[in-house]
Amino acid sequence: MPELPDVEVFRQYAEATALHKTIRSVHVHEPDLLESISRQQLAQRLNALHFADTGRHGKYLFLKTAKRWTLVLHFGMTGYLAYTQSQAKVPSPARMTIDFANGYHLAYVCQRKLGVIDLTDDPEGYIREKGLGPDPLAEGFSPERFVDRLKPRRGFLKSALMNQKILAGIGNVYSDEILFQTGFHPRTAVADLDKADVKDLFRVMQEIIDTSVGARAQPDKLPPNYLTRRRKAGRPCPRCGGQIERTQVAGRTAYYCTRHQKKR
DNA sequence: CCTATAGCCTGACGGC
DNA sequence: TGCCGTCAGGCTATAG
Repeated sequence: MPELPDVEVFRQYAEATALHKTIRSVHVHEPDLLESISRQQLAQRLNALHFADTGRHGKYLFLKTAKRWTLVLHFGMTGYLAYTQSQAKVPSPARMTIDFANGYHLAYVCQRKLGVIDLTDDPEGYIREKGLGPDPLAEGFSPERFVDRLKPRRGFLKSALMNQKILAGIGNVYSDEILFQTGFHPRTAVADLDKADVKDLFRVMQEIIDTSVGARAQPDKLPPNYLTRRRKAGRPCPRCGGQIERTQVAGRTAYYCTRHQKKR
């Protein structure tokens, strides 16, 4: 599920619920999700601290304590956060629960166990080690930089948009939305784009991300002419009346309009 | 550099 | 109703 807009909503949620509350205990229920730390060490290092700030890069969420450590969360395909008052309301597939001194709990839920839990003392370094590209919402990201990052690419546009090393945060659904709104076929070759095309992609991408975050990443709250709400083969295109079809691109299912989305 | 494939996990869905 | 295959908004490793 979670792509950049979803994780940004999670970040805002954590910001509004889990900051400045003393951590009383940390329980990892599924140690397989821990990337480079034991559950004991994680619990020990976070114990008695509080989260003081949040951050996000692409699909990674950072919960920063006021001291040395930052909790790193990735949500895989099915992850989310739940801040609850009672233990009974913690969703059952929770893979980690953080108990605060105020009696509340922050649960990290990850049904399919495709996410990651880690601790770092250097979030910037963590991002660098992963080889993540720039975040589309970051200050320094510009149309020119996007052009530079796409220039050496030989493959399909959809694959490039989803490649976290080129650009961090776009997944299957939002890559389809960007292509839909810019009118490019998902198998458009990156090499066939000119600068104006990439700048157009940049502008539309920013707008889609802003709109989606504004809609709290809920598909039914997106504008009616978004593909995301009509992501099914055989449906009419909400923009041109053409037809939505599905295809495979680099192993992923892509939905697109056969009438207004064209290759270059 | 690229693509396709398989694998990691679990639950929902449709067809029989 | 129950079983079974397929599919799902992520990512990695491998082979070609």
